[in-house]
Amino acid sequence: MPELPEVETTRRGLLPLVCGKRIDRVRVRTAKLRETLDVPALEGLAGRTMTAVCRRAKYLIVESDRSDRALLIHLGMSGSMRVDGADLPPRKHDHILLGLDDGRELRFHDPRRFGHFSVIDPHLPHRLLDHLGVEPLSAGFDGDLLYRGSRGRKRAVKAFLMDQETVVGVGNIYASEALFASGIHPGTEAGRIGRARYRRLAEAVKAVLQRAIACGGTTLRDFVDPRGNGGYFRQTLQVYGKAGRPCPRCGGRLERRIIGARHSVYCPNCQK
DNA sequence: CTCTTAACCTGGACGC
DNA sequence: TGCGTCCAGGTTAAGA
Repeated sequence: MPELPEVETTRRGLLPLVCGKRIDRVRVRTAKLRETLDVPALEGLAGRTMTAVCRRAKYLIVESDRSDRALLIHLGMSGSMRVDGADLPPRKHDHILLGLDDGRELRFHDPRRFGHFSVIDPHLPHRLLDHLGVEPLSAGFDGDLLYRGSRGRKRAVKAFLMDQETVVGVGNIYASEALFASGIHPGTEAGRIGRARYRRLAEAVKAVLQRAIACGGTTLRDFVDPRGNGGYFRQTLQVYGKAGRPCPRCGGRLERRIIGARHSVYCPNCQK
């Protein structure tokens, strides 16, 4: 599920539910995520009050009243965060429960267990964060950044867009949508695309991410916000998941191909 | 270095 | 109803 708009939706949902709340109890029901959890470190969060919820790329960072201890969370493919009443029994795949001082629980739910959940010092460099590129909704992101970052690159532009090294937050759904909106074929060699087209692509990335955030993200299966609601951007998708159906612009047949190890849907007529 | 591929997991959809 | 197969929003380690 979770690309930037879903992570941002989660961040905004968590903000009023956890800020100022103290963590009273920590319960780890499943320690085996993609990376095994450091249970003692997580239990050490008991007594901390959460002070802020930030986002970097597709990561959430929950800061606490001890400035050297924050939660670093990634939702992987199927993760979500919810705040439920502690009396409500946890569901299958609710792997981590943080009991709050208001009688509720912050729950990390992740059927496929590709997510990440750890305690970090947010002031220190971190191996999961230090290679990340520019935030797409920041002033530092534009077509020139994509143009410069892609010189000499032979890989497909879609793989380049999704690799998190130049720009972050764009995954398979929004890469497909932004490339369609800017008329660029996802398989085009990244280094052979000119400035003008990268400017269009950067504008399309910003627009699609902003519209998706406004809709609360895209729910395909697992994603819900911290109150348990799905996002409704799915209804707005132009090409993702629509192979074989007519192109919304020219009416031709949308094609599907594996590009950069991921399925890509595009219009062979509108995207060159 | 750059790029591609396999692997990590579960569950839902589909075909027989 | 059941079973096998394929597929999925991400990331990274290993190999070419």
